[in-house]
Amino acid sequence: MSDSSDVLRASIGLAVSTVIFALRDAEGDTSGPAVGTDAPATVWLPLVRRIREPQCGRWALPGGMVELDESLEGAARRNLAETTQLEPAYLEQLYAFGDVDRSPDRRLVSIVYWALVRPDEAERLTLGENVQWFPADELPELAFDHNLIVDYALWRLRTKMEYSAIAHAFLGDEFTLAELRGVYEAVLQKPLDPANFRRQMESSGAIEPTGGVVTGGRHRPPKLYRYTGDVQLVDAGPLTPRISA
Amino acid sequence: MSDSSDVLRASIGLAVSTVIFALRDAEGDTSGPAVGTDAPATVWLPLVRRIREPQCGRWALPGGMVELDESLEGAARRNLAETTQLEPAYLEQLYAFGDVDRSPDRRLVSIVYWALVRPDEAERLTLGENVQWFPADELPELAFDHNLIVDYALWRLRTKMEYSAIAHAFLGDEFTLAELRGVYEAVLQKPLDPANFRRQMESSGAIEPTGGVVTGGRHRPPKLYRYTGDVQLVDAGPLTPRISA
DNA sequence: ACAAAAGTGTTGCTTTTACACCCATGC
DNA sequence: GCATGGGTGTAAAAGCAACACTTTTGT
Repeated sequence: MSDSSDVLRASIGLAVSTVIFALRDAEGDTSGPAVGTDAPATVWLPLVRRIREPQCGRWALPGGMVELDESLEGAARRNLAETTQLEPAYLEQLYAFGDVDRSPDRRLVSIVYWALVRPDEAERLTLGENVQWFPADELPELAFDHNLIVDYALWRLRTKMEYSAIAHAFLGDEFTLAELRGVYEAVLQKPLDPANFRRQMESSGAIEPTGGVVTGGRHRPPKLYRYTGDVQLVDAGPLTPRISA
Repeated sequence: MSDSSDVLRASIGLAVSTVIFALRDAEGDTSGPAVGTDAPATVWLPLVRRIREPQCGRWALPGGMVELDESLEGAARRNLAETTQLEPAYLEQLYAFGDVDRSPDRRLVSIVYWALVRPDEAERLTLGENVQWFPADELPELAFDHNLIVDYALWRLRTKMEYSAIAHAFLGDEFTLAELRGVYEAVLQKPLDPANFRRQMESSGAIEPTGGVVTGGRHRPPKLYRYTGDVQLVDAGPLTPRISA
């Protein structure tokens, strides 16, 4: 037993972690339509408090070790489900972090994923003493190199938002253009011209009208749209990221 | 001994591999100015033949196991130097491949890097029965999932060439605009308008004239340029890739 | 009627693209 | 001179950004 433990310590541990993004209003409420209402939505992420050494007590990204019989993405999904009950609509590999001194205890390499969840999906997260939502750009000091990891994931989210069609991973199957624009504005942190935004989206071929409208607002009823799925070309390499809508 | 071997087999092996790109003319000659001459340059990469099971005899990417006391990038550089004598000007992480069945023997996760080398640097590769250059888009069937990996690396190279300043990693410190354009044409596999290319480069702020010219050609002597290094902003995230020119 | 957001039109500016043309050198 | 690539000019086309204006609902 001590022998096998020594050998294990002499090998490199392989873990996965995931940066999960969701949009919530400034107060942190995901209930109701989180985007498109008055309060401007912002990017939040859930963190878990470490309950053992090292770095016990600090907030950290959800994650865990990779089992022998599961893929890297499979490990990410399993750990996500176990620690946060979340099953994200979008999940993509971010980067492998493996500096020698990034974990004080044993040598650890973490394959980090990043995920987007819809507001209704985000509701599944059972909050508690050790699980909380945090605004993405005002985080406390996290465990290990997790601050750097979140910064990088945020950069990737904002960069990719500008040239690909990942925004719909924050929304339901049907959405108005105002809601879609709200996603872009929340992530990019700047207002967008509604008229120009509409034309860009319509001419991109990424969305199509469903035929339905939303009544009930004290204004003209907006049309509903859905994603066509013709836009994978833009951001997919030979690895074909899975946008399992 | 058999005990520790069993425990090791029960853990996940961590390896690094690297896709190395260089430009060579159609016949595969890197001597002389590989770009800017008559023959259109194309993308080549060096492969090594596996000399042990599994997949013995097949061509594969250079790589090896990660040692306990070295970083991932350090492991990539060490393996590169050991198996190919190459010290690339540009080296960046590509992706972590970790499917359960990607290696028939033991469970193996490979952190793959991609690298760019200059023609003169590429000369250092000592060719032999088990080390050869191959044109990037007509490869034989490689070991493991290495065909998929090369395809992805090629896609990243071509994508990144369009919005960042990595082209100079294929060139020396000083270069003419025709040579630089030759790099773009070789990688993107399409001719570019010399006049417009010049203006785009000059207005980008990425290059500046050295003052020197190249005499000897049977035409007007072209000016020499160098990279300014002001363009890291474009492609760097919080991870600050090292373009150690 | 009025407020509010949906949706359309128009204009000016910047960027891209295509291609004509002049410049400097070796032979 | 003439061939060859280096380098400049220019104009049409396309894309982008700003903003005025019309439409349709709830109250």
